[in-house]
Amino acid sequence: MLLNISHVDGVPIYFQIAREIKHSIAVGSLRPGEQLPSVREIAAQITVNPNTVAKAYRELEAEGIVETRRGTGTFVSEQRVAISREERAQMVGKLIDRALDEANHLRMDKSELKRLFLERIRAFKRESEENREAGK
Amino acid sequence: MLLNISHVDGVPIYFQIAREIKHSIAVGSLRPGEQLPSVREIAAQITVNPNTVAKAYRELEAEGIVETRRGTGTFVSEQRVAISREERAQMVGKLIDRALDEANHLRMDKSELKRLFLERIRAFKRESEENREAGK
Amino acid sequence: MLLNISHVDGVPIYFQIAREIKHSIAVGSLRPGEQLPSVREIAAQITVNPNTVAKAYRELEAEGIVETRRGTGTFVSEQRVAISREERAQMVGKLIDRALDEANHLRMDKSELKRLFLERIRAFKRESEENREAGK
Amino acid sequence: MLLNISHVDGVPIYFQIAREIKHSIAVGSLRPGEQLPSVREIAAQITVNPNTVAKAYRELEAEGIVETRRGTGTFVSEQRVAISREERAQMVGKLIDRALDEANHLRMDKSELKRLFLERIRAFKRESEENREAGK
DNA sequence: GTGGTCTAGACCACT
DNA sequence: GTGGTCTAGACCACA
Repeated sequence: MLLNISHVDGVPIYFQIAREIKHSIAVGSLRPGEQLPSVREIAAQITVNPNTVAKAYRELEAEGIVETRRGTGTFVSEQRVAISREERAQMVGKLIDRALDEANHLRMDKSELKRLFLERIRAFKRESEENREAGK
Repeated sequence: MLLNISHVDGVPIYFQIAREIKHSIAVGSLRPGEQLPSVREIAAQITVNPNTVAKAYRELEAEGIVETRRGTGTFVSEQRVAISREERAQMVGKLIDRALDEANHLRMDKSELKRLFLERIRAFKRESEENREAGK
Repeated sequence: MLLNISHVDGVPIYFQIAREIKHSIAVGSLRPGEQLPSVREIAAQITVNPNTVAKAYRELEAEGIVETRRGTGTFVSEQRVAISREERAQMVGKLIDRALDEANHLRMDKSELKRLFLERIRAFKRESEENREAGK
Repeated sequence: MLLNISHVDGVPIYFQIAREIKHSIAVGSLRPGEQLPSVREIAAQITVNPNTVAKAYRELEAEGIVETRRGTGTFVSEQRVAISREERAQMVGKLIDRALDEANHLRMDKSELKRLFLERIRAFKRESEENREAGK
């Protein structure tokens, strides 16, 4: 688990931690059932207060992404909440729209946008496969 | 100008206002040179503190998206700042990555994701064209 | 808003605060849309750290019972989440079972138990009506 | 003895164990004088640390509900501590109040609540009688 | 004025 | 060892 945290860009640190962990799960470097590093461990690694890390874990737990067992540790949840196809499309669609707005704002044309999209998907897949092969 | 604002979803109101205005510009319902509604007008319409609207305008001005002319009002900038192709790809790519993470998190498969992406592009174009035809 | 907090009984203070506020809402002394006292106000009243009160508010927000608006305050939610009749019966049933276990454990017979149950319902109603009459 | 334990709902495991055992006694599936399963047996059955089970037994012993005889095992106490009628009413009343708050919060009306209460009493009695007949 | 974030550090509960 | 609670206090963002 390598976390990429910026202390100066305005995005709350606890939020960045949560986002990085979600990404690790999405990409398969953290698997369902697997134990997360302890709060203190991460706090030491990225030199923030343990409370800040704990807050990130609390958020992830509230979203059902991890489960914490007092005295034992924090684990990636086995089950993911079921969600309807429509809701799913709506949530992802909102994020896509945000990218489209930005692309348009920056005068990126349609073909460049499509190329970028396919490239990012490929990068995502590559990352996932590396994790799978590494058995990690 | 219809602004879609939520008072309870945690996203700062000034930020939502700025985002909505950027979207209106991206989609062509606000054109370069056109005057924005006055701070008071918007404040009244969405019942927020005028300071909040003023802050949104300040942000937009700092980004070079609008220009304020003392005693006259606020206008959509004619020119857009040039940005290198790489910077552009990086900024939009980050937003795409966020959508990919969420899609994966929600177990959306690649084909559904692509379909959704193309659909959102089409919706974006449609909205732009309606605004163009309407001469608005 | 009078909060009844014990600093020594092992139940976390933030939890007691949340419980008391839920009770106030249940009983009508806090109405939908109404603003809660500020975090600092409650903190001063019961002499605890503002963070502790903030944590209680965060919990209530996560349960959808209140809504917080940055820079404005915290308000009782207007809408309550819809829940099926069965789920409702299950949740309340669990709490009733807990009372039955305790009653049995303390050798309280069925008639005394029923009397107590009706008495508590009456007390609850009385409290609600007082709040209604007081227009408070 | 079948224990129903959740590792993820925040309620301490030792507490859940103690609660389940109290319920078994209340309902008659564990009788005064009867021997409880050994700490190791339970620990193996629900896969928790034996220390956790031991803590539950310690709690039960402190409440006078079980007795530990060195080298022999743990047994359900023959006698139950006497408690005044008022204390009894207060303890059970508090639990009832909690159920009433929840019922109100979930918009359960008085008649549904009463029906549920009577149903739970009946279920409790049924369980007790089955244990009696089974001579268990 | 409101709530939010973060720190440093103490102490506790649970396994 | 794990995570949870709470404090005192600084500083920030928002309306």
